[in-house]
Amino acid sequence: MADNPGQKTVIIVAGPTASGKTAAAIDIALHFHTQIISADSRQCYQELDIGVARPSPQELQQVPHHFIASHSVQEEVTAAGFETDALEKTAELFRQHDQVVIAGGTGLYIKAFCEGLDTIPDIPAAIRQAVIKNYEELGLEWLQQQVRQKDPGFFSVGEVQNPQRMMRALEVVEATGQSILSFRSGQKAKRGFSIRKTALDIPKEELHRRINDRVDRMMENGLLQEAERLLRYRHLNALQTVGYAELFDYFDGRTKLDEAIALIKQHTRQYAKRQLTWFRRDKEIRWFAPDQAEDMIAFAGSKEI
RNA sequence: GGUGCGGUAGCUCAGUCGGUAGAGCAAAGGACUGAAAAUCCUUGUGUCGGCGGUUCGAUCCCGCCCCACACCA
Repeated sequence: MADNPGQKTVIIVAGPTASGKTAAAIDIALHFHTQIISADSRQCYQELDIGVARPSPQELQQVPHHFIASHSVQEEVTAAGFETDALEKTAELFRQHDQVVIAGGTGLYIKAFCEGLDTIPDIPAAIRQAVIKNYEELGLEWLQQQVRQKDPGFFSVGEVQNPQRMMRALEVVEATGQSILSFRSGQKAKRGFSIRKTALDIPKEELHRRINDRVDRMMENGLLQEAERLLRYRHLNALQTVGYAELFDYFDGRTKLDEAIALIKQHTRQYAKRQLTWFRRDKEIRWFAPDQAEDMIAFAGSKEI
């Protein structure tokens, strides 16, 4: 591929939680004198701070971040919305910068940004509410029966035991009269810039140690109080989050505090594992240790494809 | 000291009317196009506390011992 000095580049910084993405992204952004778009489905909520390990005020001051504390937990934030917003912000930043850094642990958001999601019409709120309500009242069997009847094609290939997938398929047929499969193009979106994907990896034992330490620090910094303030939002999707759900159980008297803390650590480890599974599948990703910011910068700035 | 109830997978427990055992959670691996820190899938050989006895055969019955808990002294 020919050298193209005018080429715009998005640098992805992915990796499991607690692997050091924030610091690495800041190093890279400072080097290129640019800004960071967060790809994190929880740090985007202004009400969630300690429990989602939002970058500190000092870190946010070093480099402007976008999509951090930008939404309310009462808003509906989705991967599709992220794709649109992040693409828009990227275009805006490219007016002033040749590089943009996107850092975060939400694999689907990064995929949506890099490859695009197929366009599916918005689902009327009434339809979505009805599907959720019926599922909650009538259960998975009802859901499966509905999908089998209304979208047999998806039913035969989809995850029949996965209520979220079944509900999505149902709401799409109900709203559009078409199978969700009919919207799948199988094509990756073309973007007008190049993308360099990096991710951080550290030995499992060390990652677990960092996770455990970070949870202890969160508790010292007032996670319990933050969770208590958010109790009234516990039903919202934004609060179906490690670190809050366990403390809600504690407030209910269903667990002791030390048990809740142990569960937060355990669930965070499981989450990190799922992130690793997701990112490892992406062969475009180049993996680095957290202290290899120099190498990451060199890779990000290199011109070869 | 006595009585009762237990001792089964890393944890919590179910079960075998005697033919060597299974769930949930954990763990490991995986999937994942509008809830993604979510959701879902796959993987279960463990001296069934120890030693004896009865039996063709005991983890299951009997005896003794050890350990835990509860109650009575």
